[in-house]
Amino acid sequence: MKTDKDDIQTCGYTIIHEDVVNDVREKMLADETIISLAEFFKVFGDPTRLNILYALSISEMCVCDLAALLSMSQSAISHQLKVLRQARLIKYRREGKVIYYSLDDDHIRQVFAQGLAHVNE
Amino acid sequence: MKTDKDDIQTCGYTIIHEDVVNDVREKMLADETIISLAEFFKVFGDPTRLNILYALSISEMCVCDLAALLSMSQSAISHQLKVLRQARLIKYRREGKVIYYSLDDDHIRQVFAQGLAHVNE
DNA sequence: CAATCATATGAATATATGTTCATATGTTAT
DNA sequence: ATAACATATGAACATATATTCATATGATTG
Repeated sequence: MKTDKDDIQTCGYTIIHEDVVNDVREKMLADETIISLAEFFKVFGDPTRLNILYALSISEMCVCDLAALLSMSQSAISHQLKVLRQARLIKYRREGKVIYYSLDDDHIRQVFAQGLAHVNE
Repeated sequence: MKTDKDDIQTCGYTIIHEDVVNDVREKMLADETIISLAEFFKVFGDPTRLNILYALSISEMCVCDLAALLSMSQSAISHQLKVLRQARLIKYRREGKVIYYSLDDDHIRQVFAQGLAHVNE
């Protein structure tokens, strides 16, 4: 016959430290928050996007320049710029046919720097 | 006939601002660095791993507790813990059959906090 | 308005990745 | 040793994602 302890098992395994789990459960972040956070970091999790962000942290640039700089197709760059735009990490201004992209705010530089600090340690 | 400017094109499109591109090119990070950085951020780019990291920032926990807390299989948690271990974001200690996981250092909390600040703004 | 240039985008493809399932490993207790 | 438990892991599968290709859009110039 099942005991009370068995009833709180969730994954087919008995919870070993029920008090800890209950305590932590109360403090966990909302699913929505976690998902937003994951999406935010995911944007930084690609070499092409990091290169673009780093380049734009030095100077604003147009799509064609970025493509040349990174030796990639205009289309590939454009697709990634869309991702960065949707994540509100970059902004742009139009000047005739040319569109100049730049970082949305200095906040991005800080995230970048913090990541670099970890990688270089 | 082609001009000199056409020769420096890389992606089939002419570089518009050669001076800017050359300047930025000198300052770009090494490929290796960018790849490490992308891998670092990629680890944060998954809701399950974020939940685990956040839970461990509150208290050390064993695999079974984490599985119960997140209503996920022991296997799924274990696989993700492996990713977090390889990224050196968590450490563990053994006590009999139970293995307790915890954050590797406070640095992780800072990255987490910075991401949260961006998401909540 | 026709041609050209800079950029954007949809579809297709190849690769990466998260979870499940089954099973293995390592530890403890009987 | 054997059983039971906590965790780890390899293979399979389903989904996500980065790039390419072809083409569309929007702006300028002749």
